[in-house]
Amino acid sequence: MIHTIFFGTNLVAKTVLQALINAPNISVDLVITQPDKPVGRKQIMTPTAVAELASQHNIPVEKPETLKDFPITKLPSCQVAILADYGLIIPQTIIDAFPKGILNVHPSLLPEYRGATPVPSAILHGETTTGVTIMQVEKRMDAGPILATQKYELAPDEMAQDALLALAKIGANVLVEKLPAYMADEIALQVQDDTEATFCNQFTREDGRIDWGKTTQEIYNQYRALSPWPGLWTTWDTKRVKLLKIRPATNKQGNNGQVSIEGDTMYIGTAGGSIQILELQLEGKNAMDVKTFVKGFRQIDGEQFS
RNA sequence: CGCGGGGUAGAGCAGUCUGGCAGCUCGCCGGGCUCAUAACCCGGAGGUCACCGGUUCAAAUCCGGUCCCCGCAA
Repeated sequence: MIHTIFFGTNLVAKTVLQALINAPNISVDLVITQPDKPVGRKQIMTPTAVAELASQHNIPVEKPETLKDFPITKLPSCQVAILADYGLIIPQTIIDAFPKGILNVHPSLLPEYRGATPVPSAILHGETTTGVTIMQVEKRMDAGPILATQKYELAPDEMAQDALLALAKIGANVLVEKLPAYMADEIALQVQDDTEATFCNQFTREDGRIDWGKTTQEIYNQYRALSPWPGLWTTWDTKRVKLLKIRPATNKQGNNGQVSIEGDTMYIGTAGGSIQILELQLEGKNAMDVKTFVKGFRQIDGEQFS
Protein backbone atom coordinates (compact mmCIF):
# COMPACT_ATOMS: atom_id res chain seq x y z
CA MET A 1 0.00 0.00 0.00
CA ILE A 2 1.34 3.42 -1.00
CA HIS A 3 0.30 6.12 1.46
CA THR A 4 0.08 9.63 0.07
CA ILE A 5 -1.42 13.05 0.56
CA PHE A 6 -3.04 15.03 -2.22
CA PHE A 7 -2.86 18.73 -3.14
CA GLY A 8 -5.51 19.96 -5.57
CA THR A 9 -8.43 22.27 -6.18
CA ASN A 10 -10.44 22.14 -9.38
CA LEU A 11 -11.78 19.69 -11.95
CA VAL A 12 -8.49 18.23 -13.11
CA ALA A 13 -7.55 17.68 -9.50
CA LYS A 14 -10.88 16.05 -8.79
CA THR A 15 -10.37 13.61 -11.64
CA VAL A 16 -6.89 12.68 -10.43
CA LEU A 17 -8.05 12.33 -6.84
CA GLN A 18 -10.87 10.05 -7.94
CA ALA A 19 -8.37 7.82 -9.71
CA LEU A 20 -6.18 7.65 -6.61
CA ILE A 21 -9.16 6.74 -4.45
CA ASN A 22 -10.17 4.04 -6.91
CA ALA A 23 -6.69 2.52 -7.01
CA PRO A 24 -6.56 -0.47 -4.64
CA ASN A 25 -2.84 -0.07 -3.88
CA ILE A 26 -3.00 3.65 -2.99
CA SER A 27 -4.29 5.30 0.16
CA VAL A 28 -4.96 9.03 0.34
CA ASP A 29 -4.45 10.00 3.98
CA LEU A 30 -4.97 13.76 3.71
CA VAL A 31 -6.28 16.22 1.11
CA ILE A 32 -5.04 19.80 1.00
CA THR A 33 -7.11 22.21 -1.07
CA GLN A 34 -7.80 25.93 -1.31
CA PRO A 35 -10.18 27.60 1.15
CA ASP A 36 -13.90 27.87 0.38
CA LYS A 37 -14.53 30.69 -2.07
CA PRO A 38 -17.51 33.00 -2.56
CA VAL A 39 -19.22 32.00 -5.81
CA GLY A 40 -21.52 33.94 -8.11
CA ARG A 41 -23.44 37.17 -7.64
CA LYS A 42 -24.76 35.99 -4.30
CA GLN A 43 -21.23 35.18 -3.13
CA ILE A 44 -22.20 31.92 -1.50
CA MET A 45 -19.22 30.31 0.21
CA THR A 46 -18.55 27.07 -1.66
CA PRO A 47 -15.98 24.35 -1.01
CA THR A 48 -13.71 23.31 -3.89
CA ALA A 49 -14.56 20.30 -6.07
CA VAL A 50 -11.72 18.41 -4.41
CA ALA A 51 -12.94 19.19 -0.90
CA GLU A 52 -16.37 17.80 -1.75
CA LEU A 53 -14.99 14.59 -3.19
CA ALA A 54 -12.68 14.11 -0.21
CA SER A 55 -15.42 14.52 2.35
CA GLN A 56 -17.61 12.08 0.42
CA HIS A 57 -14.89 9.50 1.05
CA ASN A 58 -14.24 10.58 4.63
CA ILE A 59 -10.72 11.76 3.86
CA PRO A 60 -9.45 14.53 6.17
CA VAL A 61 -9.23 17.94 4.43
CA GLU A 62 -7.05 20.97 5.17
CA LYS A 63 -7.85 24.35 3.58
CA PRO A 64 -4.94 26.68 4.36
CA GLU A 65 -4.89 30.21 2.86
CA THR A 66 -1.21 29.70 2.18
CA LEU A 67 1.34 26.96 2.72
CA LYS A 68 4.08 29.39 3.69
CA ASP A 69 3.73 28.77 7.42
CA PHE A 70 1.89 25.45 7.28
CA PRO A 71 3.27 23.23 10.08
CA ILE A 72 4.86 20.10 8.68
CA THR A 73 3.78 18.27 11.81
CA LYS A 74 0.22 18.40 10.50
CA LEU A 75 1.23 16.25 7.53
CA PRO A 76 0.84 12.49 7.98
CA SER A 77 4.13 10.79 7.40
CA CYS A 78 4.17 9.62 3.76
CA GLN A 79 6.88 8.76 1.27
CA VAL A 80 5.31 10.78 -1.53
CA ALA A 81 2.62 13.38 -2.24
CA ILE A 82 0.52 14.04 -5.36
CA LEU A 83 -0.33 17.47 -6.73
CA ALA A 84 -2.69 18.50 -9.50
CA ASP A 85 -4.18 21.86 -10.30
CA TYR A 86 -3.66 23.20 -6.79
CA GLY A 87 -3.02 26.88 -7.39
CA LEU A 88 -0.91 27.79 -4.37
CA ILE A 89 2.87 27.91 -4.17
CA ILE A 90 4.52 24.92 -2.49
CA PRO A 91 7.41 25.94 -0.21
CA GLN A 92 10.63 23.94 -0.28
CA THR A 93 10.06 22.81 3.31
CA ILE A 94 6.87 21.02 2.28
CA ILE A 95 8.54 19.39 -0.71
CA ASP A 96 11.35 18.21 1.56
CA ALA A 97 8.84 16.66 3.96
CA PHE A 98 8.40 13.77 1.52
CA PRO A 99 11.39 11.48 0.88
CA LYS A 100 10.16 10.78 -2.67
CA GLY A 101 9.03 14.36 -3.22
CA ILE A 102 5.76 15.51 -4.75
CA LEU A 103 4.51 14.32 -8.12
CA ASN A 104 2.55 16.70 -10.36
CA VAL A 105 0.10 15.95 -13.16
CA HIS A 106 0.37 18.78 -15.69
CA PRO A 107 -1.75 18.84 -18.89
CA SER A 108 0.90 19.83 -21.42
CA LEU A 109 4.03 18.39 -22.97
CA LEU A 110 6.54 20.04 -20.70
CA PRO A 111 8.65 22.12 -20.95
CA GLU A 112 6.02 23.73 -23.19
CA TYR A 113 3.09 25.54 -21.57
CA ARG A 114 4.29 25.76 -18.03
CA GLY A 115 1.82 27.67 -15.87
CA ALA A 116 -1.83 27.99 -15.03
CA THR A 117 -3.69 27.52 -18.34
CA PRO A 118 -1.84 25.00 -20.52
CA VAL A 119 -4.80 23.53 -22.37
CA PRO A 120 -6.70 26.71 -23.28
CA SER A 121 -3.44 28.40 -24.18
CA ALA A 122 -2.46 25.54 -26.49
CA ILE A 123 -5.82 25.73 -28.27
CA LEU A 124 -5.65 29.50 -28.47
CA HIS A 125 -2.29 29.19 -30.22
CA GLY A 126 -3.73 26.76 -32.72
CA GLU A 127 -1.89 23.66 -31.50
CA THR A 128 -3.21 20.33 -32.76
CA THR A 129 -1.14 18.15 -30.44
CA THR A 130 -0.70 18.45 -26.71
CA GLY A 131 -0.42 15.97 -23.89
CA VAL A 132 0.06 15.37 -20.22
CA THR A 133 3.23 15.17 -18.15
CA ILE A 134 3.94 13.55 -14.79
CA MET A 135 6.90 15.17 -13.10
CA GLN A 136 8.44 16.00 -9.76
CA VAL A 137 7.53 19.28 -8.13
CA GLU A 138 10.37 21.68 -7.54
CA LYS A 139 10.38 25.25 -6.40
CA ARG A 140 10.29 26.69 -9.90
CA MET A 141 6.84 26.16 -11.33
CA ASP A 142 6.37 23.08 -13.51
CA ALA A 143 10.11 22.73 -14.00
CA GLY A 144 10.90 19.44 -12.26
CA PRO A 145 12.30 16.24 -13.79
CA ILE A 146 9.86 14.19 -15.85
CA LEU A 147 8.59 10.69 -15.06
CA ALA A 148 6.30 10.13 -17.99
CA THR A 149 4.52 11.90 -20.81
CA GLN A 150 1.56 10.98 -22.96
CA LYS A 151 0.65 12.73 -26.22
CA TYR A 152 -2.88 13.76 -27.05
CA GLU A 153 -4.31 14.83 -30.43
CA LEU A 154 -6.73 17.75 -30.26
CA ALA A 155 -9.78 17.41 -32.52
CA PRO A 156 -10.45 20.49 -34.70
CA ASP A 157 -13.70 21.21 -32.83
CA GLU A 158 -12.57 20.14 -29.38
CA MET A 159 -13.37 22.53 -26.55
CA ALA A 160 -10.72 23.31 -23.95
CA GLN A 161 -12.89 22.00 -21.13
CA ASP A 162 -13.40 18.64 -22.80
CA ALA A 163 -9.72 18.32 -23.68
CA LEU A 164 -8.77 19.23 -20.14
CA LEU A 165 -11.01 16.55 -18.71
CA ALA A 166 -9.70 13.96 -21.16
CA LEU A 167 -6.11 14.88 -20.31
CA ALA A 168 -6.86 14.69 -16.60
CA LYS A 169 -8.14 11.16 -17.03
CA ILE A 170 -5.14 10.11 -19.10
CA GLY A 171 -2.78 11.76 -16.64
CA ALA A 172 -4.46 10.10 -13.69
CA ASN A 173 -4.18 6.69 -15.33
CA VAL A 174 -0.53 7.16 -16.19
CA LEU A 175 0.20 8.33 -12.66
CA VAL A 176 -1.50 5.39 -11.01
CA GLU A 177 0.24 3.03 -13.37
CA LYS A 178 3.74 4.47 -12.91
CA LEU A 179 3.61 5.20 -9.21
CA PRO A 180 4.71 1.76 -7.91
CA ALA A 181 7.71 1.71 -10.25
CA TYR A 182 8.60 5.26 -9.20
CA MET A 183 8.46 4.30 -5.54
CA ALA A 184 10.79 1.39 -6.32
CA ASP A 185 13.27 3.75 -8.05
CA GLU A 186 12.76 1.91 -11.32
CA ILE A 187 12.06 5.02 -13.42
CA ALA A 188 14.80 7.15 -14.93
CA LEU A 189 13.82 10.80 -14.60
CA GLN A 190 14.31 13.11 -17.54
CA VAL A 191 15.49 16.64 -16.80
CA GLN A 192 13.60 19.39 -18.64
CA ASP A 193 15.40 21.57 -21.17
CA ASP A 194 14.68 25.00 -19.77
CA THR A 195 15.63 26.73 -23.00
CA GLU A 196 12.57 25.15 -24.62
CA ALA A 197 10.18 26.31 -21.91
CA THR A 198 7.11 28.44 -22.67
CA PHE A 199 4.68 29.93 -20.16
CA CYS A 200 0.98 30.66 -19.89
CA ASN A 201 -0.83 32.88 -17.43
CA GLN A 202 -4.34 33.11 -16.03
CA PHE A 203 -6.83 34.71 -18.40
CA THR A 204 -8.74 37.87 -17.70
CA ARG A 205 -12.14 38.95 -18.92
CA GLU A 206 -10.44 41.09 -21.54
CA ASP A 207 -8.89 37.99 -23.17
CA GLY A 208 -12.39 37.00 -24.30
CA ARG A 209 -12.95 40.13 -26.33
CA ILE A 210 -13.11 39.49 -30.06
CA ASP A 211 -10.89 41.34 -32.50
CA TRP A 212 -12.96 41.24 -35.68
CA GLY A 213 -9.84 41.85 -37.71
CA LYS A 214 -8.77 38.28 -36.94
CA THR A 215 -9.49 35.29 -39.12
CA THR A 216 -12.35 32.86 -38.65
CA GLN A 217 -9.96 30.18 -37.40
CA GLU A 218 -8.31 32.49 -34.89
CA ILE A 219 -11.67 33.52 -33.46
CA TYR A 220 -12.88 29.94 -33.41
CA ASN A 221 -9.76 28.88 -31.53
CA GLN A 222 -10.38 31.68 -29.06
CA TYR A 223 -13.91 30.38 -28.61
CA ARG A 224 -12.74 26.80 -28.07
CA ALA A 225 -10.08 27.93 -25.61
CA LEU A 226 -11.99 30.43 -23.53
CA SER A 227 -15.54 29.06 -23.24
CA PRO A 228 -17.22 29.12 -20.82
CA TRP A 229 -14.78 31.37 -18.97
CA PRO A 230 -13.89 34.12 -19.63
CA GLY A 231 -16.06 33.48 -22.69
CA LEU A 232 -16.16 35.16 -26.08
CA TRP A 233 -17.68 38.60 -26.17
CA THR A 234 -17.99 41.69 -28.29
CA THR A 235 -19.91 44.94 -28.05
CA TRP A 236 -22.99 46.28 -29.83
CA ASP A 237 -23.20 50.03 -29.31
CA THR A 238 -22.41 50.23 -25.62
CA LYS A 239 -23.72 46.82 -24.71
CA ARG A 240 -21.73 43.67 -24.18
CA VAL A 241 -22.76 40.61 -26.15
CA LYS A 242 -21.56 37.16 -25.16
CA LEU A 243 -21.22 34.67 -27.99
CA LEU A 244 -22.00 31.40 -26.24
CA LYS A 245 -21.96 29.06 -29.20
CA ILE A 246 -20.43 29.66 -32.59
CA ARG A 247 -19.29 27.75 -35.64
CA PRO A 248 -16.86 28.69 -38.38
CA ALA A 249 -18.41 29.66 -41.72
CA THR A 250 -16.83 30.25 -45.08
CA ASN A 251 -19.10 32.74 -46.80
CA LYS A 252 -17.90 36.30 -46.41
CA GLN A 253 -20.82 38.42 -45.20
CA GLY A 254 -20.28 42.16 -45.08
CA ASN A 255 -17.51 43.95 -43.21
CA ASN A 256 -15.48 42.65 -40.30
CA GLY A 257 -17.78 42.61 -37.28
CA GLN A 258 -20.91 43.28 -39.33
CA VAL A 259 -24.00 41.17 -38.69
CA SER A 260 -26.03 39.64 -41.46
CA ILE A 261 -29.22 37.67 -41.05
CA GLU A 262 -30.43 35.02 -43.46
CA GLY A 263 -33.68 33.53 -42.24
CA ASP A 264 -32.89 32.13 -38.81
CA THR A 265 -29.15 32.16 -39.41
CA MET A 266 -26.80 34.84 -38.15
CA TYR A 267 -23.32 35.54 -39.51
CA ILE A 268 -20.65 37.99 -38.47
CA GLY A 269 -17.87 39.00 -40.82
CA THR A 270 -14.24 38.22 -39.94
CA ALA A 271 -10.98 38.71 -41.79
CA GLY A 272 -11.63 36.92 -45.07
CA GLY A 273 -14.66 34.94 -43.85
CA SER A 274 -17.32 34.81 -41.20
CA ILE A 275 -18.55 32.95 -38.18
CA GLN A 276 -22.06 31.66 -37.61
CA ILE A 277 -23.71 32.46 -34.28
CA LEU A 278 -25.81 29.72 -32.66
CA GLU A 279 -26.35 31.04 -29.15
CA LEU A 280 -25.72 34.42 -27.58
CA GLN A 281 -26.49 36.61 -24.60
CA LEU A 282 -27.05 40.34 -24.54
CA GLU A 283 -26.07 42.28 -21.45
CA GLY A 284 -28.98 42.27 -18.98
CA LYS A 285 -30.76 39.45 -20.83
CA ASN A 286 -30.92 35.72 -20.55
CA ALA A 287 -29.01 33.52 -22.97
CA MET A 288 -30.91 32.90 -26.23
CA ASP A 289 -30.56 30.77 -29.29
CA VAL A 290 -30.24 32.75 -32.50
CA LYS A 291 -33.75 32.07 -33.74
CA THR A 292 -35.25 33.52 -30.56
CA PHE A 293 -32.83 36.43 -30.53
CA VAL A 294 -33.67 37.44 -34.08
CA LYS A 295 -37.42 37.43 -33.27
CA GLY A 296 -37.02 40.17 -30.74
CA PHE A 297 -34.12 42.11 -32.27
CA ARG A 298 -35.05 42.38 -35.90
CA GLN A 299 -32.97 45.53 -36.23
CA ILE A 300 -29.81 43.48 -35.74
CA ASP A 301 -29.35 42.81 -39.48
CA GLY A 302 -26.51 44.94 -40.80
CA GLU A 303 -25.45 46.20 -37.37
CA GLN A 304 -21.77 46.58 -36.59
CA PHE A 305 -20.16 44.80 -33.65
CA SER A 306 -16.94 46.03 -32.19
C1' C B 1 -26.60 49.53 1.20
C1' G B 2 -20.46 48.06 -4.84
C1' C B 3 -22.09 49.77 -10.42
C1' G B 4 -25.58 48.99 -14.42
C1' G B 5 -29.74 46.62 -17.54
C1' G B 6 -34.41 44.15 -17.09
C1' G B 7 -39.64 41.76 -15.45
C1' U B 8 -45.75 43.37 -20.79
C1' A B 9 -49.88 36.37 -23.90
C1' G B 10 -46.20 29.94 -24.38
C1' A B 11 -40.97 32.52 -26.51
C1' G B 12 -38.35 37.06 -27.83
C1' C B 13 -39.41 42.24 -27.87
C1' A B 14 -41.97 47.46 -28.64
C1' G B 15 -44.91 50.77 -25.88
C1' U B 16 -42.96 54.03 -20.29
C1' C B 17 -39.58 60.02 -21.42
C1' U B 18 -44.84 63.17 -23.12
C1' G B 19 -50.74 59.05 -18.46
C1' G B 20 -55.99 58.15 -22.68
C1' C B 21 -58.50 51.26 -27.07
C1' A B 22 -52.92 45.87 -24.90
C1' G B 23 -49.16 45.97 -29.70
C1' C B 24 -45.04 43.51 -33.05
C1' U B 25 -42.27 39.05 -34.82
C1' C B 26 -43.04 33.99 -33.79
C1' G B 27 -45.38 29.76 -31.56
C1' C B 28 -50.23 27.34 -30.63
C1' C B 29 -55.57 26.12 -32.40
C1' G B 30 -59.05 26.14 -36.70
C1' G B 31 -59.84 26.90 -41.92
C1' G B 32 -58.02 27.85 -47.02
C1' C B 33 -54.35 27.40 -51.05
C1' U B 34 -50.64 23.89 -52.86
C1' C B 35 -47.93 17.80 -55.83
C1' A B 36 -45.78 19.52 -51.31
C1' U B 37 -43.58 22.59 -47.27
C1' A B 38 -40.49 25.47 -41.89
C1' A B 39 -43.77 28.93 -47.74
C1' C B 40 -48.44 31.93 -48.63
C1' C B 41 -53.79 33.63 -47.37
C1' C B 42 -58.03 34.00 -43.75
C1' G B 43 -59.79 33.44 -38.81
C1' G B 44 -59.19 32.30 -33.39
C1' A B 45 -57.69 31.43 -28.38
C1' G B 46 -54.30 33.08 -24.96
C1' G B 47 -52.72 39.25 -20.32
C1' U B 48 -53.49 40.32 -12.43
C1' C B 49 -48.37 44.75 -17.94
C1' A B 50 -43.57 40.93 -11.38
C1' C B 51 -45.85 42.27 -6.35
C1' C B 52 -47.77 46.02 -2.61
C1' G B 53 -49.30 50.89 -1.74
C1' G B 54 -49.92 56.21 -3.43
C1' U B 55 -51.34 60.33 -7.04
C1' U B 56 -55.28 60.89 -10.89
C1' C B 57 -61.64 61.35 -14.02
C1' A B 58 -58.08 57.79 -16.02
C1' A B 59 -51.67 54.27 -14.59
C1' A B 60 -47.90 49.17 -18.28
C1' U B 61 -46.68 54.58 -18.24
C1' C B 62 -45.91 59.23 -12.68
C1' C B 63 -44.29 58.64 -7.03
C1' G B 64 -42.73 55.27 -2.75
C1' G B 65 -41.58 50.33 -1.21
C1' U B 66 -40.79 44.80 -1.94
C1' C B 67 -39.40 40.39 -4.70
C1' C B 68 -37.00 38.05 -8.79
C1' C B 69 -33.65 37.58 -13.40
C1' C B 70 -29.21 39.22 -16.04
C1' G B 71 -24.41 41.99 -17.27
C1' C B 72 -20.12 44.05 -14.67
C1' A B 73 -17.07 44.16 -10.36
C1' A B 74 -14.92 40.78 -6.63
